[in-house]
Amino acid sequence: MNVVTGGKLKLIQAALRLITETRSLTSLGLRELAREAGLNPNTFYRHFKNLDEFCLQVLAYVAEDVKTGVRELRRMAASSEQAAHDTVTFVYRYFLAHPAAITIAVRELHGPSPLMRQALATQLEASAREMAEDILERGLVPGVAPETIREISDMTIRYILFRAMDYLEQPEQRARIQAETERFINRQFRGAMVEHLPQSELAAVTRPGN
Amino acid sequence: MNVVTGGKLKLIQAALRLITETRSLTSLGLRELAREAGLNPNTFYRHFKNLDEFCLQVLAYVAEDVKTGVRELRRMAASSEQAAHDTVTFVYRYFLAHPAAITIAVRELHGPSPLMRQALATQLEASAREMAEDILERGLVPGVAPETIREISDMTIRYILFRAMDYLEQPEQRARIQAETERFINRQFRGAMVEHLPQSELAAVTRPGN
DNA sequence: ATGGCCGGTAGACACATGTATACACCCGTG
DNA sequence: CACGGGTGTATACATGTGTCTACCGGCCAT
Repeated sequence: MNVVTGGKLKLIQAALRLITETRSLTSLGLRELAREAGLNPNTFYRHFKNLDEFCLQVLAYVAEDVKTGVRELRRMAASSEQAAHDTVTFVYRYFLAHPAAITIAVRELHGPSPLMRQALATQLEASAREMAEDILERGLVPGVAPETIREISDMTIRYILFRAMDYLEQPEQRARIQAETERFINRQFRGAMVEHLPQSELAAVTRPGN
Repeated sequence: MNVVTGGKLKLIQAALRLITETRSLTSLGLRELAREAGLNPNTFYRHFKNLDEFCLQVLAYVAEDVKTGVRELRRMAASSEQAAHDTVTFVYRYFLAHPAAITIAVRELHGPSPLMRQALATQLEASAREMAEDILERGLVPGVAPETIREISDMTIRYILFRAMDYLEQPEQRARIQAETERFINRQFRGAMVEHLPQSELAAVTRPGN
């Protein structure tokens, strides 16, 4: 267990605080961090070689946080019908309690630093794999190929990521965002179930009303 | 027609050049831009009040570019069966020729500047509305409510945005990314068509093989 | 021809930044 | 006790930045 303490922790937490304002991780400065942490600028060098290494460590720190969330989520079994709803509810509540995590993820996933992008892509891939595994084990979406489930999981993770950002920033829209997210997920999986049907046959099962 | 020339154009094009490297629009500096444009730093002030205004103007500049692309796209009628394929092919080819546009969009849509985010959200909303209109007019997805089409269009625009980034950066993966994009779009719309069916009925229409 | 404006330049200012070196303190080990 | 490593501090330097004021040439309309 790599527990972080002292000045190192102070600096990381300073970064998390600054990021929830309008900043991105890679744009933070060494002196800025030290100021926010109430430390001397040079203390930074006691703990990190340079800003790149710092960013990676902050990422690792929040990733650790998120992993415990995912573990909780997997323990929470849901019925097939309600799986999307319960999962989305849980995830958004979780991010509400850990705002810095998604802010970092969203900002850096497509940000200017290749280093961060690569590190985050790895994290997301792991999460997508885990999600796909879970869906397959619980047989939530019968008759769909595992690769397809994997593909949809990947997309869903990304979708949730940036919708979670909206969710944080627009408190009055939260119900709507959550509903849209659930619809998005259901559409993806339902779409996959009827993917191979020709357009004509598909139209037949669609009710005229609505 | 608000045609841009001279030093102003030089500065904007300098920004587009710098962005295709590993930079984001809002992180560019005034002197950096002038250097890249081969101008005196102070010339910047002849054309822009400050960096914020500059960013907005660059955004407007590329948005103009993209709009002409969308107009071309709408003139290109496609059959219902092939609509997704042809559209995606066109869009990715287009972005390949205008790499700065998507780079800016992707970086700033979730970037640290609220100003940019808001401006981009407006642009994307307009594009989504246009796409939904087009789909409705051509009756490509029968039996789905207009709001739903609107919602899916919005999501699709965003999806294409960041997949286009991957598309640019990973030349060897382009075929795969394009195929995934098409599957994504089809799944969304097909999912919407069977959205109201209960799980049991849905399972009935799904063939057991594959 | 002249006066004003537009675009571009030059120099200087106050400040912030990353980095390097050197110093001070605490605390556990020998 | 001494000492050495980990942690935090002070000072300093070179460089980069946004912004200000002043200057200069061309161009157009009066």
